[in-house]
Amino acid sequence: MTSESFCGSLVIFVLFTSLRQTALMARQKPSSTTARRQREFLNRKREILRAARELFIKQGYYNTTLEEIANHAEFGKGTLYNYFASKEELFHGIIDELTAETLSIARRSMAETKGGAREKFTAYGKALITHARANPDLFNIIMREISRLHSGEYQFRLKEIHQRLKRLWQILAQPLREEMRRKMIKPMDSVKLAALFDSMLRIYGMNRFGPFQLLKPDEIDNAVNSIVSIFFDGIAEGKSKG
Amino acid sequence: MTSESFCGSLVIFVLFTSLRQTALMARQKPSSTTARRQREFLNRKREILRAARELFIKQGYYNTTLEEIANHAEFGKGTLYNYFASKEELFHGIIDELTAETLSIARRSMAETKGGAREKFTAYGKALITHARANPDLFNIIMREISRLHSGEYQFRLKEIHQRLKRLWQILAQPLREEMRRKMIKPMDSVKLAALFDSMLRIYGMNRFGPFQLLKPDEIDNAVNSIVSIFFDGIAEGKSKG
Amino acid sequence: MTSESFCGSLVIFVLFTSLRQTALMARQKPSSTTARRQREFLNRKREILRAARELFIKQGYYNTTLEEIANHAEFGKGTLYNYFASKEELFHGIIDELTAETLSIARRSMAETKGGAREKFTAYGKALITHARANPDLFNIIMREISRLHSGEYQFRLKEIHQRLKRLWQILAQPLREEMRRKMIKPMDSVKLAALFDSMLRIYGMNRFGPFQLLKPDEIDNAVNSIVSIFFDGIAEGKSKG
Amino acid sequence: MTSESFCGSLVIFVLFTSLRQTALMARQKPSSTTARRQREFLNRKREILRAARELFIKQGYYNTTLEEIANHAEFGKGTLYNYFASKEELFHGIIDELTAETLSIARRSMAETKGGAREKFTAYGKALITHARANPDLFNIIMREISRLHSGEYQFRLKEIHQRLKRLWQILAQPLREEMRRKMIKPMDSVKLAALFDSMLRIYGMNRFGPFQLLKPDEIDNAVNSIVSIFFDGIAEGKSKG
DNA sequence: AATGAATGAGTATTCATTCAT
DNA sequence: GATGAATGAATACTCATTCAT
Repeated sequence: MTSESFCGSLVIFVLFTSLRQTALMARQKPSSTTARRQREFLNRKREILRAARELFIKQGYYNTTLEEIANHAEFGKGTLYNYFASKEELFHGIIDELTAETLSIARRSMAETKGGAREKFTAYGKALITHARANPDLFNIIMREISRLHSGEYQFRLKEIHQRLKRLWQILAQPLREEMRRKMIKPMDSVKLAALFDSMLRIYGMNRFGPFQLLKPDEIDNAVNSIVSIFFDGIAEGKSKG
Repeated sequence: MTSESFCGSLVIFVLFTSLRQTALMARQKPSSTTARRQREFLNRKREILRAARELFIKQGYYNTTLEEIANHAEFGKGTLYNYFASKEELFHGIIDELTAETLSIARRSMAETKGGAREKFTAYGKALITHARANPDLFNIIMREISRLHSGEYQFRLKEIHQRLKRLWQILAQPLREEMRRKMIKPMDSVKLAALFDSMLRIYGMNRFGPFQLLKPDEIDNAVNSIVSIFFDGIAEGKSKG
Repeated sequence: MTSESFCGSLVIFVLFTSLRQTALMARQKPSSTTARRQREFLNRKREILRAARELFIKQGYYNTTLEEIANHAEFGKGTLYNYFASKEELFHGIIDELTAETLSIARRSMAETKGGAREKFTAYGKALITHARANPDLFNIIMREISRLHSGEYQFRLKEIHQRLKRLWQILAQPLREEMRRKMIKPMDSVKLAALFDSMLRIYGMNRFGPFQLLKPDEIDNAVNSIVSIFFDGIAEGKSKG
Repeated sequence: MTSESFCGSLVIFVLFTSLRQTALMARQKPSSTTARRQREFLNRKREILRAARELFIKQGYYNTTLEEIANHAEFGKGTLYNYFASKEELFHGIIDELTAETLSIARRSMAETKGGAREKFTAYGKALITHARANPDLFNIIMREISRLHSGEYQFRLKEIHQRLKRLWQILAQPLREEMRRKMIKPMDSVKLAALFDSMLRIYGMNRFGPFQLLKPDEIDNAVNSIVSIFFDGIAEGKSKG
């Protein structure tokens, strides 16, 4: 896996963010009340995002109408357009949120966990799955809809998301790199390894949290432990690695 | 990973099949020309599936109209309805095809490859990725749209797909079980392990084959080798396991 | 009611017939087997009419597809077009049948009933309602669909039907005219009177035989007696009526 | 006609109403401008009903497209759906209107006409026919389409219409009952008699006002006089009627 | 003559977006 | 800023009719 070939782009998978600078917000004229206004603006925007997120997750992008979102957010339909230029933009707003949350989880797990890569990855895994558990179908919705980005006019967004992904993976990669230096981990492309681990978790979370079942906390522990164990040690019984 | 908790349901991921008994075809009365008719019926059905598949893959389910499919298949719009009761059914027809192909790949890889689980899994991985390479965005489309099945009225289909998945994983699980008996692999739930390996491949294939790049054959080899190596041996350098 | 104004056109109501000369049938080339062929042709045509009639009556013109009719008649869809040029023509064929039946009932009732107009009309009424009872929704369907004839391209048919109606009413009018001559009935336009009586019966039959209930034979008797009584004697308490 | 059997259900014929509570309108939140909004809402609804009515009458339900209605009402196609949930509902809205009009005519005729049943019925007849004259094909359309109500899902509407019919007939029946008490009319079921008279008028109006001719006012008078005369006195030459 | 697969014109309905209030 | 009525482009699906076999 030193080869260039490995998963140069687990592109679509993990996303993170930074709040999109809403051109709309920029319209605000500076004044004495600017601060309050801006706060209110952001609050309402957040309210709309929450409503949309809940519905998109439950029903999917195409099966959710702006009217439903407006009702659920307790705003008028037209009001939404003061905060998002289109349904598409609203969706991207959600992606932004979700990816921001993921990024924050990764940062915290790496920073606050004592021990080596194994421990840090375990912490990250538990936090991620727990987060997914509180947002059932979260991964599903991202997977489901994100591919639409591929289509022509949204290429530019894909690139953007790709950048964010790399930021996440780089955060996860650091402990790996550290241990490679110390010869505790085989020398491989650390970012690609991070991406693979992340994907293993996600695919697990995605399937586990369908409309079916919720994991109990100790099940999460077991599952994450299993994944970490395979990732670091493999499934083979054995002394001699090669 | 002896725990019951692990990926009891990488449900949605790998799908396979058995040809759906088309009620439509069943209408044919037996006669001397039945055989030819049936052949033609199936040919046309395949032609429609091919057209739909290409468009769904390129544009997604919701962004592809029946009219486009009809044109692309060089049939009239109404003709489609002689073969599929609805757009939804047409989509399921594609899923059927795809899953049938996957199942066949798995069977062949397990049966025809000399050596142990490591060799068989390597063969399966290369065949699967190569197949995905010939059907760009193949995994994407499945991932993207399959979630829609979760919604109410298609629950029954989910169950069906789940069954098929288990069939696939059981095929992959056999060599693992064999080597567990021989103490070459740690004792774990073999089916769940098979599911995890399959998912690692798929998520890799899915991200790799966006509209972006095609892997060259040797890149496929390297990538699959990496995944197999991690799956069996882990990333950790080393002698001493647990 | 000597006035010209009265119901010069209960046009649409009662219809009768003469078998439409099917241009299609005329195609038959004379030959030694002509007779048999013609018989078979008519048999099949009748079979189709029966099937269509049952379905039109049950579901209405627009809610019945040619495919349903073909299935019900146990013919292929295309075959229907060998007997009727279009769905519209098929419908007219049914109207033809129905009106022929009505005409025949009228003729028989007038000819075979002993006594005066009152008795003859009573007999006609009972026969008509009984016939409707055996063809539930019969009047409904005619009423429901016949109005479509008004629309432009079918004007010519309306005229035709109008002619047939007049023939029916003239048959019913004869006994009335006879009794007018004998001063037993007030001098009025006998044809218009016949039309009014006919309509009273029909509107009764139409409403009575919805999907709801079937009259028992003695109820038919009572109902027809009531209508005849009002028609001849009115509802007012008089001094000396028959 | 004392018999229970008579026209217990001239069900479908005369319809009247009470304004359907439009769920759509109910959405309006109360506010200072509510009143104006409601007025405008009703005006636009009325406008749509007028347009639909004219087209349904001219072309029938199935031959009129929503697009035609929208154009004729000078609204966008989608706007119609803010007022009626479906084409079907739009049709029912028309029925509601028509039946409301009829009920109002009956009430006024009974209340405002001096004299006995004969005079009141004459007034009702003239008003009804005159109304029909201003709405050519009015009866036709009702007759033509109403039968569709029989089909399954609209049973509940039939019942509703049946109730309204009874209300109309009861209004007409009162003068008859009064005169029965005074021995001026034979003792019969007054509601059923009312229904029969109503039907005689309607069937007359229905046929008279096809796309063919319009009655001049004095022809209406003659026609109604004839019907009233037959209904009360019969056609038979009697000795001494009022 | 009988068939039924192919056809595509025709239509009800949805819904993102606009804009007057 | 907030609203929701108006809009019409877009689309799945139907079905009478044709025509090759």
